[in-house]
Amino acid sequence: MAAAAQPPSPGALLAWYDRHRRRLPWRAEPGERADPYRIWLSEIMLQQTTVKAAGPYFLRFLARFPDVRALAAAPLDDVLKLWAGLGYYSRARNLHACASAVIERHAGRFPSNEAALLALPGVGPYTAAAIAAIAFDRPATVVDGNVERVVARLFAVEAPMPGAKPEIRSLAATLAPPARHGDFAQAMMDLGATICTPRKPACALCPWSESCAARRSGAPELYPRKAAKAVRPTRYGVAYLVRRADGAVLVRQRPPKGLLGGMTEIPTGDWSADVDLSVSVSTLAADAPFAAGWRRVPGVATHVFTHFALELAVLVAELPLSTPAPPGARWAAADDLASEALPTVFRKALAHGMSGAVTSAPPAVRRAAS
DNA sequence: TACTCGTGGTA
DNA sequence: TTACCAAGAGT
Repeated sequence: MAAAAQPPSPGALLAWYDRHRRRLPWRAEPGERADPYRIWLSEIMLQQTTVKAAGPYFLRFLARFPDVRALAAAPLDDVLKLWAGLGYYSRARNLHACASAVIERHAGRFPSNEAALLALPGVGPYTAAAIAAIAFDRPATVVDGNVERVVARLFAVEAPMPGAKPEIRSLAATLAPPARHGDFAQAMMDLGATICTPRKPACALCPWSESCAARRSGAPELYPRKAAKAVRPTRYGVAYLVRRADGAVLVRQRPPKGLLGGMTEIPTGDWSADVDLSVSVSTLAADAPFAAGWRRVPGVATHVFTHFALELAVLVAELPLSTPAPPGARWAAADDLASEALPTVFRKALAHGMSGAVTSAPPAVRRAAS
């Protein structure tokens, strides 16, 4: 009969954190007081987003909007432009709405209790707990993907995700220390990000290795258990790239909500599994927003979203300098394209349309997708 | 509850 | 190349 495993001690994790904590742009140094604005801004950016990807955006936002008042006072479009490329654009809209709410409801200071935080736009259970713990050192059960993985392994939770979330959350709550709530939350996430990683966890370096049921099982990477994934369908569409003689490009504003809501777009037709891109240019051009001398750039621009893949044929047309923009559209100057609130999928379509040779006939050889 | 909602990095 | 993955929220 093996000896009973040691229970995981919060102190052991905190001691590990004191030696191995990551230094991040939004994080206070030991002894410093955390800035709730920076913590909030970073937490929104880090939702489903890697530290590496969010870092440059965080620094740009902080330089442009030093505090919540500056952010609230800015036009939404400025926020969307600065967010372009980071994805999940409802975060940017909610970020702006949340800044205004903090000004109006809380006199410009972030609330410290979880319930009030949870009531703010874009702040869900995880983010409310994270801000309460990290920015205000309040006791809160902070459960993100890292914590779920650490806890699922620590206790060898057999129930598959996402159904196991309630069980994992209650197990996580049992680990809480009597103090240093913010450090503990960050320690859990640092452990998950650097030691208890999804693929090859570095159990030899883990302060909780002697307490970990998944490690004892011999295959810690099998936790958390996961249900089978759904297949990702492909949709097809046509992008209509209109270039004026001076290089300006015709763009539109997307509807305020939904996919890429509020962002700038290159005009396209419907995105559907039923669109056939192998038909003639004239057929594809029949659905164009207006008549023009359309030519097709060989190949397609491809992009993968969370729940579907997209292939866009790109038709290009050149119009005289004097051409007015059609209703609902505007000309974006060539020099301004980089700073437009243009999501990556449209930047790809743009690049595809600008790069490839154009033809009025179907391509003889299928080019590699750009 | 289950689906919607981006992007870039990695093995 | 494909598939998975990353400090989730809103509906």
